[in-house]
Amino acid sequence: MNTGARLLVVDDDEAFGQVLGGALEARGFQVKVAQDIETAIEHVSAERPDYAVIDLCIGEESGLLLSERLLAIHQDLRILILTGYASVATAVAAIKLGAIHYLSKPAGVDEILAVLSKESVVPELRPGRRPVSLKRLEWEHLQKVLQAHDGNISAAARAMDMHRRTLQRKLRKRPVNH
Amino acid sequence: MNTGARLLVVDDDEAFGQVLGGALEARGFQVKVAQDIETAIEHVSAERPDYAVIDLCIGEESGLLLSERLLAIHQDLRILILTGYASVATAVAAIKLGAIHYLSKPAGVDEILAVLSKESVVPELRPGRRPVSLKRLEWEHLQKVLQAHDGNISAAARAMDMHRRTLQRKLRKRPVNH
DNA sequence: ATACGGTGTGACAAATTGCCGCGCGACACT
DNA sequence: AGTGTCGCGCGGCAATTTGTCACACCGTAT
Repeated sequence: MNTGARLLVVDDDEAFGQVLGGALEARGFQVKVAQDIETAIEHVSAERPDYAVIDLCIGEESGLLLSERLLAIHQDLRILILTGYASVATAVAAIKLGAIHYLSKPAGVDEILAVLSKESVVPELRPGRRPVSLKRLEWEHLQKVLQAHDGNISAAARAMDMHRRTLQRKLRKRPVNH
Repeated sequence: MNTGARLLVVDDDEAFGQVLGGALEARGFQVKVAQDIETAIEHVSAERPDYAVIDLCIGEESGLLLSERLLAIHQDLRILILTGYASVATAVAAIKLGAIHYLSKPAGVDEILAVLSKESVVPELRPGRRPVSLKRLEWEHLQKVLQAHDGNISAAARAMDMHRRTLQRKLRKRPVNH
């Protein structure tokens, strides 16, 4: 099916990137793995691949920014955001930006493939209605405010009346998935 | 001033809907509040309002389904999804569907207005707003969950995935008003 | 060049938490 | 009465998380 669809994987974690790239290659994609923004942009400019799986575990902001820049270069690039630091706020931002989907780690290769192969999926989702854990709430709020301040950590920290240092530390932690 | 942009609020919780509706009305919107899907659809068909603020969990049905139907009726309806049970998955689905934004409760009227005004059409409606301090957010959530569990501290603590002891200690503290 | 603001880091004391246990009182069941 | 379960409040202590201060690096605007 995907005989030679070209795909770019962007991941700062070498090991993970290679594994993911290899897995996708095994499924018939022509894969290129980039570990930094410059390489990614160059590759998209020169090769204009069909897909891009972007995974910047650290720095949601740079991931979104990268997506934006890539889309500016190549309108039809189908971007899938993959992150270990998922939040509603960044998910919304990513999709509005034009990404075709947003997955939170850990996501298997199968899941990624499912998304890539489908054109546009809007599954029937029933909103779960369990009270959010406190930590989750905090994480989401952090992300929301951060987004509202264009990713400016200092500004967000001031707005929430907390120390920049503390915000930085909180952002480095992974969101709990309950 | 926005001279009567028309807005539909859909929420099955009467109290919340009224409060939100009232607040938005006070900001110059022409508001209609619907508590069920049929009413919402009828209103959109007949009035073709400019905006819709939809609670994701309306009774049994998913707000996503409703959004889809409303958009089918009125292409240009600007939908804002608002939910107390936010999840990345539903957020992604909502935006892909065509909603202009997705907010998780607790979201103040200010936040909603900020989103609406960003979506142009409604010119600058607010000068000052402040992004809730983290501590306050925490306090309010604590109280809400506690209420939901009839003041049962142990149960609330379990629900929020935190230790009872910690909850007790947090509750002993004053309702920080900054 | 210099100043300024944002960001990343290290270090360390102060505060908060996670987690243990104990005793009390309220109910429900046998 | 005896026994179990559950929720509540408190003490204590180690582990973690803050609040702060300090310093360095980078762009950008002056």
